[in-house]
Amino acid sequence: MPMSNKNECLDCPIHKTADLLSDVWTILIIRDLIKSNKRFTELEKLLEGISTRTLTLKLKKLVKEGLVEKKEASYSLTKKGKGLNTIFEAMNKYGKKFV
Amino acid sequence: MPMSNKNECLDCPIHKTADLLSDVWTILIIRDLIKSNKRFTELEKLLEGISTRTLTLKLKKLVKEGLVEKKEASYSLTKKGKGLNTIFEAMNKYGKKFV
DNA sequence: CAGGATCCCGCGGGATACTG
DNA sequence: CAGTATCCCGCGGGATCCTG
Repeated sequence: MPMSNKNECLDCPIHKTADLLSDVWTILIIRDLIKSNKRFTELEKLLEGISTRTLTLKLKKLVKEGLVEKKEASYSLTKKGKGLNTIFEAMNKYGKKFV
Repeated sequence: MPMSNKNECLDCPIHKTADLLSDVWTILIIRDLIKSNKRFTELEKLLEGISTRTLTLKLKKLVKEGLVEKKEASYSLTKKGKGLNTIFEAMNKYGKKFV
């Protein structure tokens, strides 16, 4: 079944994923949470230069989207968040090879 | 050899890749160029809502970074650009499965 | 420690009009 | 067609101070 480019764009999996990873801070937060759960201040130290305001906002957005969950002041990836693993592995390999 | 989080962050392949894919328009442009070379107006039609200014800027940035090349008014991915394929495949699978 | 509340600024990006 | 040139606005995000 042929699908028009228009429909493909409106309901595109890549588009939807891109919306989740729409900025660099978000990507770096997930990168750090992939390794292990972390607290607010730990993330703040790892992400040099991030403001408390931005970290708060990004974490809230991630929780709202269901990628991250918060348990007793500790942030961790949900299943949906862990599913991003393959993307991050691909990014890691790409960065080493091409950039 | 252990590596500190700081160094890991400063020279992180994921970080460098994230900088290349830093916004949604850029991701969508690459997504469309993966399928085939395209001209300015073709991209403009596919990327509904993009302004000529933004498309121009994004394409120039992509050319400067070496991900895209321009030949006789036709844009295509370079080897470095095609290397992103694995990332986009992962994003595609993720989007279908989780979003 | 883990944020919340304000203030403020730059720039990403749309709209529009023009050109080779 | 394939852009360039302005104008203009919103908001992403830093800095700073405050709170439970």
